[in-house]
Amino acid sequence: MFQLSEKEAAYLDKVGSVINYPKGQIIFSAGQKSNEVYLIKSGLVKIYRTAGDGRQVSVAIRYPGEFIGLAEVLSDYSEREYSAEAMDNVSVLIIWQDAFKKLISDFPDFSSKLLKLMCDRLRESQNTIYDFIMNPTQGRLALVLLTMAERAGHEEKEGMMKVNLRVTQEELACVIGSSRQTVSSLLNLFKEDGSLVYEGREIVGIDVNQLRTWIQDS
Amino acid sequence: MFQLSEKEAAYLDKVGSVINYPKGQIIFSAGQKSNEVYLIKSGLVKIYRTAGDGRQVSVAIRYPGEFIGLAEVLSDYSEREYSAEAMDNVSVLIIWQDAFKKLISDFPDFSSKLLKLMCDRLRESQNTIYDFIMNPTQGRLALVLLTMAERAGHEEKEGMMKVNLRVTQEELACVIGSSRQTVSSLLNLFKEDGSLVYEGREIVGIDVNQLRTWIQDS
DNA sequence: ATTTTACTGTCGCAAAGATGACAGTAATCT
DNA sequence: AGATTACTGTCATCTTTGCGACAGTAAAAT
Repeated sequence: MFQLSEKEAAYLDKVGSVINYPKGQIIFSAGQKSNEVYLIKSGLVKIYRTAGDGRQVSVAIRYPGEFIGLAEVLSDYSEREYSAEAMDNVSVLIIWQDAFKKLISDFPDFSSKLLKLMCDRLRESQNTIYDFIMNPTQGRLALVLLTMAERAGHEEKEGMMKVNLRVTQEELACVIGSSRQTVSSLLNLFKEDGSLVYEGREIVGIDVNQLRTWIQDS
Repeated sequence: MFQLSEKEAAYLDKVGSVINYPKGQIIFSAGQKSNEVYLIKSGLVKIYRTAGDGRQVSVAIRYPGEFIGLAEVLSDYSEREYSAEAMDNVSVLIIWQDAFKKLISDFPDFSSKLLKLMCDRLRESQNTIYDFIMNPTQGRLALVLLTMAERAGHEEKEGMMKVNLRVTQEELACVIGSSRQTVSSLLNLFKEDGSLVYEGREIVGIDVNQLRTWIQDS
């Protein structure tokens, strides 16, 4: 996927500043002016919007190494469309618009890499739509957990991912468009059949193959 | 939204060739090599994938003036991820990869316009996810019809869009992830309350404000 | 260490919507 | 025009899942 070159990374480190957000802190809110982008150093970030009835709806989760707040800056859209919140203790590099645009113009490759990145995200997003239509709740939940395993974990042995996920059932429900209670039962099913390994309230292990059996088709 | 400059349009007309697809014809299929992009001159194009169980799932509908097959070419993804089918009699301009890439390198503005386009599409796609989570079936159906009114119709009087949509209930069901029967009842509700005006099996009028009352929140 | 808070488990009811069946109707074909 | 095909309307039934309620438990705060 997206990979910064050494020079690009060095430039970003130079012009950006590190900020830490504790779990639950809001990084930016929908409606705010968009003058900066962020590069996630560590932690998970939820991209969401709060509906009129107060319900939160997540449209994506971003992982270490990924940019957030990019779309608005690239398309000169002055206001944030979605909010971003730290799901963990999160460390980001904040880069102001001007510095970021300078990066685009100074590093010719970077711009085309960004274009590819947006294509990838579009594809990813379309796949999410596809999954929403094709999979009932358990499939969607399994898919989200699989993505978390892939992007925030590391393989321990064949098919067994070691992760450290303290994510509430409520949060998962917002991502898959379901209810807290349903997520609760499903997670227990997954736990019973060995797809998930818990330690207290933290998911520490994910058996990729086992979990995949809950997904329809594809 | 996306607007070609006169020079760009002229270039595309020169290097591209017009092809007509009758209703129902497949323009490209998932899994095929992706060596070309298309610019829709007229008609609606469904972007979809056929699931293992034979069910079709649409992730987007593209309208006149929009490109299709773009993401794969821009990100050098060699295979089509989704299929494209003419929902109407469709006329497209086909542009081969090389000519398209030449356009990108020869017209400096074009590339940044494409980047913005992909950002817009990402946003649109994320909004679709949001709508899926927030709205029950009737809301999703209303949203799709509204988009069709906006992009494929023209305003007749205040809030009343004149359209010519011959789209089957089955097709709508694939777009909103519902069943043919449910769409049938909903369309009748919409018709009864004046949101839609039919002529035979063709939707010819859409009352935007009335239809919007079916949508949750936002 | 105790209290408080936040999160989880589970149950029962209600609502939404999927599915199968079949009749009815518009559109198309010959 | 008549026949065929493709699409639509509607109903009865069955699943899924949402929601309220409340008890239980882990984690955090004091």
